Amino acid sequence: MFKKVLLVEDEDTVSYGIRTMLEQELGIDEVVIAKYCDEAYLKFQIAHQSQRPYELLISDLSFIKDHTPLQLDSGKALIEKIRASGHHIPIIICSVEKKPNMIKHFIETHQISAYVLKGRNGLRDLKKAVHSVYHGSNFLSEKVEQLAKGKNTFEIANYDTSLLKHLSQGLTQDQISVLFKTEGVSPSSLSSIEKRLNRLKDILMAHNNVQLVANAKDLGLI
Amino acid sequence: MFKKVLLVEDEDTVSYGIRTMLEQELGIDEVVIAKYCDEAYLKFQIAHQSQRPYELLISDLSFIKDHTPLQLDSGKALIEKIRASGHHIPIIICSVEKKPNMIKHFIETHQISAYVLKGRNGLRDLKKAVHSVYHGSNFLSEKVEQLAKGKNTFEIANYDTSLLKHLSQGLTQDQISVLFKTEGVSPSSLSSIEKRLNRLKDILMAHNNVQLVANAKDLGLI
DNA sequence: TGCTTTTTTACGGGAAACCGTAAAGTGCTT
DNA sequence: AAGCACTTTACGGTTTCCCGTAAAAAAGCA
Repeated sequence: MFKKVLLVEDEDTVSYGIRTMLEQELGIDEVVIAKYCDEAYLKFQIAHQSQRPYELLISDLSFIKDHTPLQLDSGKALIEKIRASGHHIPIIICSVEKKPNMIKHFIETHQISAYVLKGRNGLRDLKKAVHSVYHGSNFLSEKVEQLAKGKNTFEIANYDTSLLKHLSQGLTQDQISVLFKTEGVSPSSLSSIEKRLNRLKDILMAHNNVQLVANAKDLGLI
Repeated sequence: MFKKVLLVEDEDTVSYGIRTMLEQELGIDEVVIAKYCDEAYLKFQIAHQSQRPYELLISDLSFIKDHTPLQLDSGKALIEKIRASGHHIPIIICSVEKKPNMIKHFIETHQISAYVLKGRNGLRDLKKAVHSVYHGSNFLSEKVEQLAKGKNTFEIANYDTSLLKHLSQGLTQDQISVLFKTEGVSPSSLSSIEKRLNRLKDILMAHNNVQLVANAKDLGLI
């Protein structure tokens, strides 16, 4: 089994639970917890240059913002940074995040070894995942597998979320149009914005902009 | 210290962490975990009618929906049900939920003993909270204290939230007007609805209905 | 009761959203 | 280069929202 693991998780209720499981049930010697992504990257780097680098990285995706100023504000940023530095350490993501596009992205472009969905059986799945990864195979939580494969992956691009965000902040479609023009974002015409919003209304089953933004908030898109 | 505690928490990563803390650090003999609110109420009732009822209830607020059909779908529903049955068991809420109105509601109308905000120090706070409650005093996580006392809690009546809910469900102001008329809700005229919405926009600092609903969602009003 | 204050309703005009259609532009293939 | 599919933009008409003003109704009070 792995000897040295880095666990990146902000909530101590969770990290305490995972650490206990890793130590007592999987017999991992050294479980180091980082509550911030910056802290995690630092610990990772230091250990990597030492005699005993980490053998596995388990990371959450979303972190609560507090007063501490940070370079890396999410698990996504952390993983990208690590992969960009050319490290191939196996990575397990453990998150409540179940947006298909997000999951797909990690699997395809960052070669993560496992994606565990936090939920009623998150810890059980994580245990399985660590096992699988140690023996060289990958692991996806049940639901994630459906999500990642399924057609539910609507292409909801950054453009769309930006649109929704601006709407939710009180801008009119007209104002968004001129904003996009000045920012050089395309498409920027009022007509195109309307068209996109109509498509979103279709996908999110909304009858007007108000309901659209409400539904988007419910789904955590914005 | 308490001997028998009921912990209502769906995520096993979290419940495992909390249970370990309660057992090993606080020396609580029996920590029973319920992953569903229905399950929790059942366990509570059965134990209450037996020789050894629970002495403390620790509950999350939001639960992941899955295929299991449920009567009680949230910690709020569970707590209301328990209080409605006339039980005065001390209750500690442990949640990421930090919307001022929500917190105030629990403190004022359900006499909860402590409100612990899940976060980087959630487990530490929970430990303190259990201690405090055992010794007869209440406990609020640092930030919660500010939130609950803060000015953010305006007098927003049921009428207003009903209005906002209907809006967020895609109804036009006109449709809401006729709906209110048929339901006998007053005021029901389009004009009055507009006026109320304007007041809400003022309070929630929104420029239009879209932003209004977005902000209301952020604050947990709907 | 008569008076004031507050709430509810009514109305009108301009802005924005909503909806369909069609033209202009872009990129790709042959 | 021409044809084609697709994206972006343009425009007009209708509905709804937004905002001010004012009348009608209801509620509080001497």
